[in-house]
Amino acid sequence: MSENKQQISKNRESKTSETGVSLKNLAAHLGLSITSLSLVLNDKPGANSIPQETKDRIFRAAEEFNYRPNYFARSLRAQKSFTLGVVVPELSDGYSGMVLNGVEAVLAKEGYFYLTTSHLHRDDLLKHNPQMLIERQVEGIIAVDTPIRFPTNLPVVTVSGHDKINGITNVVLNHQHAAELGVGHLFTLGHRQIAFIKGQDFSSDTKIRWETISEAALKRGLKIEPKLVAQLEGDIPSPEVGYVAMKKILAGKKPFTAVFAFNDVSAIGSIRALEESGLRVPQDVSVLGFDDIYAAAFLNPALTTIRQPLFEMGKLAAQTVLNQLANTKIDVAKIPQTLTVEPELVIRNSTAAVKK
Amino acid sequence: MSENKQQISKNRESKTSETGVSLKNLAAHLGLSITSLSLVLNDKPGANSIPQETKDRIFRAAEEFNYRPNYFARSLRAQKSFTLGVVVPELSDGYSGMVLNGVEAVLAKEGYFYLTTSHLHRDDLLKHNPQMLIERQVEGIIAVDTPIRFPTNLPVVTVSGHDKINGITNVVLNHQHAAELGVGHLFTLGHRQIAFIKGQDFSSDTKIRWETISEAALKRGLKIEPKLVAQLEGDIPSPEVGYVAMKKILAGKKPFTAVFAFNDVSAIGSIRALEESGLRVPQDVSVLGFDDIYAAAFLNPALTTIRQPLFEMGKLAAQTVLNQLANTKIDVAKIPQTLTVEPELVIRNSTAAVKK
DNA sequence: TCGTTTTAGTAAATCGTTTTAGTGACTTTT
DNA sequence: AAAAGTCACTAAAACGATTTACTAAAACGA
Repeated sequence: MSENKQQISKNRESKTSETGVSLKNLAAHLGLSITSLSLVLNDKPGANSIPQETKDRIFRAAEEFNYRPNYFARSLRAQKSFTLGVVVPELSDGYSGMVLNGVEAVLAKEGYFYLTTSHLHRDDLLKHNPQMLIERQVEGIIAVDTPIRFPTNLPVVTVSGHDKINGITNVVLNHQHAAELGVGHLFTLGHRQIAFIKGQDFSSDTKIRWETISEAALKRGLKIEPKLVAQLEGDIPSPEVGYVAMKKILAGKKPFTAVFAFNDVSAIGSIRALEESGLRVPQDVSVLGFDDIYAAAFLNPALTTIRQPLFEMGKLAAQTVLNQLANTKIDVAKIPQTLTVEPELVIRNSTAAVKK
Repeated sequence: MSENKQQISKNRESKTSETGVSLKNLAAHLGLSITSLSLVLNDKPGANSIPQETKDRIFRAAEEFNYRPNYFARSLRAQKSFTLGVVVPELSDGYSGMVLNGVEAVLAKEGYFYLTTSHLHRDDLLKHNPQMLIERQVEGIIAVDTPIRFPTNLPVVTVSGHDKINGITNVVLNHQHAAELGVGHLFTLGHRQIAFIKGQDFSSDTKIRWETISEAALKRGLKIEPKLVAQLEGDIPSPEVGYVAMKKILAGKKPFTAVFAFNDVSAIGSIRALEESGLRVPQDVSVLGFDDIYAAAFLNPALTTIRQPLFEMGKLAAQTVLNQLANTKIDVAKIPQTLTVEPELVIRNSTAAVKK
């Protein structure tokens, strides 16, 4: 057991111990005015006439007393919070987490932080949460897999959002390409009876994913059998929803040799349902996922999937918001509506050539 | 393609459009003083003498102009940020996400938000990130699976932290119980040669988990074979690290019939390594995980595991911080050092009775 | 030597609240 | 009729920075 005992002060009454020294204190100590300190510490033009010696005194004192400008005072004055808001469905499924990693990587460099809220697909929170963020004076909003249900003039960038709204940039996957990769892969392996699992209606990629897949199938002369299509239902981020969907398809008794799932999580559930009914993956049925979550490579069988570069998408979203903040007076008409990133087909062991 | 077009204002120069109306504006409009409005809107004792009629006028105007107190001004005055800081290793593995869901559930009710930072197990960020949070005036800190490397007088609560520091509360699993459940389960199934995968050194549960498991094994007369123990290495939250560890154990050529993995993610990697060398799970080797992540139920085979109530742990951590904030002048000596939550054994298909 | 420029600063306003300490005008008590 | 309340409010300080508009002295140029 670690006996890493550290001592901190006996009680917590002393608020000031945390807030530290103010510019006023420091100025009094140096016998200078607050103004001079501010000018020097922020390296403003007004400090030009102040001799280096005095500047050094100021810097030394700031260092010695570990002066940090008060965040609220500074933000109040500057009307700037150095904070973005991020709206996500919820955090535990790994999808949003990957995007947030990218967001944070970019923001940290610029001294920005972010507040997160989860809407859990609830209509009230979808409106309320962003409003709370705006009251908190966030300078911009990143919405991950989340529809925009709130008005604002702040910069807004979505990740996997598909609402066409003036002034809002959507960072999206090249879905045409993704569908081509996925359907093409299965087609090349000889599959002609393919089952599809559609996403939940609330998921912002559901529609476009389905449209592009339909097109890619049509192009190859595949027709989509309604009995081989099921939709995910329920908002828990668990493979269970995929399991239920696959059970439904199996109940249709229509033969098929491959499944293109909405995402990896539902692919995992599908595999379970298939194996329960005696079908082996990939010998009897090939399964293709989407996203490439960490576990995908280590499932049994390892999952073939379409990778979305979620980390990059998070970075791109954050960069886009920061760019807009840096440019004063942006013409909304010139904000790009869409930024596209490319998917990648990752072939593993859950797909195989169709049996003769 | 959704044609959900909405119109927002043509350009973004108008800062005020977002910040809204101030108390000053409102007071001028009503012909009253700022003081009166503040008193009435905050329902302070000073408003007792103000007639209901005037109060109603104020409320109506506030409603009409959608008045919201400026967050910075209020916080500057009150020296209160209504914000906590949360420090995590990183966000994409689902573990921290689950905890954050719990944290948010509690904070949202109280009008609190939280800022997140990831330290990526880097020593510099382990110090720097919490300091940044403190400069941002967070009122308390929740550290998830993260060692405390910074001094502060703020309330600090860890989730799965084991440093014994005065004034810091650790929300932890009952590890004795967890070890008993895990080792007991394998023992009951007849396993006597058990392999173990230890966590990475940076993971705060590694030590205690190992100690309690060793005890539980000893208690049953099992001796732990060094060749059957491997430690996770590398800080990516991927099953790959478990795969590598299991390869190492297999290379030792020492026979065993069960594996107790550090967590579900490494259990997944282990299963892959076992099956690659021709061992079937659970017929030849039983595999026991830890955490019960979402995917655990849907692996093939479905993973037997020890569930940690991460969502509850997040809630408990947040509640504990808020409690400390509500009580002024807390005696540090009276802050509980540990809050314990109970694990649960979830039996699925990756464990089975040992072959005769 | 007078006028201008440079040097070395500072006072005060401002951001938008909250809070303390009042101020007059009425009303009630004795 | 004077003293003591109550009623309906308000002025001003404070939180801690930034920024604009100054001042007073020294140095410089003609």
